[in-house]
Amino acid sequence: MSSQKSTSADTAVTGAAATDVLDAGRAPKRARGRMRVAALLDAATLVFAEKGYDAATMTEIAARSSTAIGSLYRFFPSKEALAEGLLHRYGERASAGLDAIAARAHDMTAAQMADALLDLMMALKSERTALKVLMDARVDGANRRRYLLGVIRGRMAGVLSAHAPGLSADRADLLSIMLLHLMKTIPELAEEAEAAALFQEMRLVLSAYLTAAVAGG
Amino acid sequence: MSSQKSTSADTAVTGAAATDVLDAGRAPKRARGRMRVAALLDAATLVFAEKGYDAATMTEIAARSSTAIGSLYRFFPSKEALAEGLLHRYGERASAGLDAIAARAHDMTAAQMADALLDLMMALKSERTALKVLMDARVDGANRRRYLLGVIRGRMAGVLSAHAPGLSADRADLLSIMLLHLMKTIPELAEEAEAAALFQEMRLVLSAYLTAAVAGG
Amino acid sequence: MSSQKSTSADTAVTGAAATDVLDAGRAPKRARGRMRVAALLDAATLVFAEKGYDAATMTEIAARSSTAIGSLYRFFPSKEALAEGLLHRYGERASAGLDAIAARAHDMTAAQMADALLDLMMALKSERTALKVLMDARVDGANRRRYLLGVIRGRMAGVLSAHAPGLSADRADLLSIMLLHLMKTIPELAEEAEAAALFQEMRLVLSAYLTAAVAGG
Amino acid sequence: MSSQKSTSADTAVTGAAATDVLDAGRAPKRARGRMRVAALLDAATLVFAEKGYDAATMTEIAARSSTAIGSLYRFFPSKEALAEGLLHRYGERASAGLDAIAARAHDMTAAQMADALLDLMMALKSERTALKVLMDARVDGANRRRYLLGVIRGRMAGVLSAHAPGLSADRADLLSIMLLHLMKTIPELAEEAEAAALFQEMRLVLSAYLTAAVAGG
DNA sequence: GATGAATGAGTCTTCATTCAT
DNA sequence: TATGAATGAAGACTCATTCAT
Repeated sequence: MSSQKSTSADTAVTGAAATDVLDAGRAPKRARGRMRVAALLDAATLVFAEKGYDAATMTEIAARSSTAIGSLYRFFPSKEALAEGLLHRYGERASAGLDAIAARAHDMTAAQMADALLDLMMALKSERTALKVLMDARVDGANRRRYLLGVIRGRMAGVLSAHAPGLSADRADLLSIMLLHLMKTIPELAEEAEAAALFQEMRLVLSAYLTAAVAGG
Repeated sequence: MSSQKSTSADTAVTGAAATDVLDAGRAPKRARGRMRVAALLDAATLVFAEKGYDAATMTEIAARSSTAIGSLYRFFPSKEALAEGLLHRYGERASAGLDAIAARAHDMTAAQMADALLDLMMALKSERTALKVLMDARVDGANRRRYLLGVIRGRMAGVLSAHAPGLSADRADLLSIMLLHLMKTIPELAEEAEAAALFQEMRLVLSAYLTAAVAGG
Repeated sequence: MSSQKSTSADTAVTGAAATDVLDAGRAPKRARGRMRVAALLDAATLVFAEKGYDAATMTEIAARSSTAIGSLYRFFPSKEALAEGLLHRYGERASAGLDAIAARAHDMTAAQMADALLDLMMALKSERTALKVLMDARVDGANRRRYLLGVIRGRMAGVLSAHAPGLSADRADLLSIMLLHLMKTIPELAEEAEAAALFQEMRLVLSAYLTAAVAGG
Repeated sequence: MSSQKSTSADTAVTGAAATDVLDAGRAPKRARGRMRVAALLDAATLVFAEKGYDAATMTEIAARSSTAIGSLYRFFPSKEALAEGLLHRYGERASAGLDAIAARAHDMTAAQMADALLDLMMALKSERTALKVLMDARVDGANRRRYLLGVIRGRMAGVLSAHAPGLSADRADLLSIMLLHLMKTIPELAEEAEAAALFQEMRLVLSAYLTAAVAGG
């Protein structure tokens, strides 16, 4: 009883308190839960990237993150849901990366832009491989994936608009789709023997295209 | 008796007749066999493209080509062998297409080149999607796939050399790898809602890159 | 024409002629047929012995005797029938061998008898291995196999009666069953490293048993 | 509280208690697991004996022990592993039986020895039939089977040495091989119509052989 | 009759998912 | 709430047998 009183006092202040207080004892468990989820997603990233979507087994993903299979299913009720979780996390990270570029985009040259995009892709590389696998897996739920794509494309359009304010909205959308398709090949280039030289080429492709497109748009 | 006489007379004339006669009954079987193989490869192309390598089932591929599962296995003794058959056929078709472009390459502008490559990819589109799936599949036999890649890259280098005779061999090789990576995205563009506009963009990407690369090389 | 004449002349003598004449042109085919059957049975003996009943494939048996699979099925309409053919041939050869021993049995000592039986088993060894496989295969048609067993046991009883005329029929039957069971192990002994020594032991087993049994019966 | 006290008292005494408590929840699962394994081996014994190794299906073995096919594969990850499990269990039982005979062997007559061996084979009869099938199966892993044979032959040699201490080691080894070959026929005798009489004969075979061999050795 | 391509039932095995403990 | 044993649908592949040529 007395504990409840003090609780309501706290709540008034913190705002987020309402839920926190109700969960009192559960708070640490939640923290554990979030770590579990992170560990699961990390393991899933590895296993999907190594084996592909179908060949990856829920059992191995659980084992690699030292999680009981039953617990994995508590957090992600299906393999599809796990894939979606991965997609979601990737979407957030990619969005953050693109937003960061957008913030600096106004003052960048096309060549600098190309570099920034290349850097971003390489930073996300390990997750990209898993993502590719998931996007290619022709399973149902593709629509939700399409949603993710939409979000990222929006961010990319933001980058472009910041970079070349003169672009029409439609044109920015189109360019963002095109650029994202081009950027998809970057992790693959990284696996070629001539990776370094190919990066130079990609830099050329991107800046040449950006220059031409911005000028022509 | 008289029939026997005429028979020996015929044989004497044609020379090849002897074997023809012996194969008499086998000829149609072979023709049927070749059609079966083509039907199987077509069905496999569809199913692999739709489901991905692992999710594609031999049973469905057989059913889609109205073939008994046992017959599928007579022609392709394993799923891997079927994939290889597809790869092989694609290799031949792509090589032929690139060779045809090479023959005309000397007199083409960068823009015409871009168009020709786009057209080729679209002509191969249905097979391209399946090919992507097969090349990405994390299965053994990747070496033979690598071989296919080598062949196609060689043809593409031939196209570039014909187009811009001034290119060094190394440079032509590098450009061909880059171009093929870029071209891989074409069938994916075709699936976007804005396909037509994206094709224009790709034309721009390719010709801008070709122009810059040839000039810079 | 002239050949036909001489044929009918021959026929008059042989008694089997009636059918021979009707088959005129088929006669050589028949001979071919008999050779095919022999070749098939030989191949089957090998393959069954090597692989066991289930793992042996009709296709391999056909191939090993250079026979088309369709032809194999003309002679033996099922795998079971082929097994039966083998059993039958074995029965005839084993019967012949036992009859030959029976003819000399009266004047043989127990030790000589043991030797004769050992020799017979070794002479039939290659077929024995296949036979073992067929008798052990727990497939239907076991009844017909039981018939074969009956025949051979009868012959063995004949051998025993000739050897020891004082034996009652029942006792001879029992002893023959026992002896045949013991003899079954001989080909297995031949596969042990100590085959030679084990043969001596088996000689001991057989003659000790024969002596004791004949005396005690 | 009092229960807790008594618990800790118990623990103090048994020593093993600590782990017992930790395993509390797992203990019944393990017990169930062991019963499953036993049921599976029993079913496998039946099915292998009835159908032979190849013709026996994992599905039927699972069904006969009211086990889901997936569970069968949890305990025995392959058909071969299941066979090995059976071999192992047989090896232990046969060894135990032979050791028990060895313990009494010194004071036994040849006839008593024969009886003891007959009794042992009959006790193991149902497993013997399956074992025969497994030992004959032309599959890989034959080496491990050879190991089993070695073990059992060693035990049998122990029996003989205890029975007739005068035997040389080599002679004991040879006799044990011979005796085991003879004993293999016992379960087959049991399937004949005249089983009872044949057992008398086998008794005769064994004791006559033992007497002769021991005297002669 | 001979041939061998075609057929499809049936085998072993895997793995996403559930649920009793 | 966590655990991991249990489940069974589904997939790749084989082979006895048939039948059009």
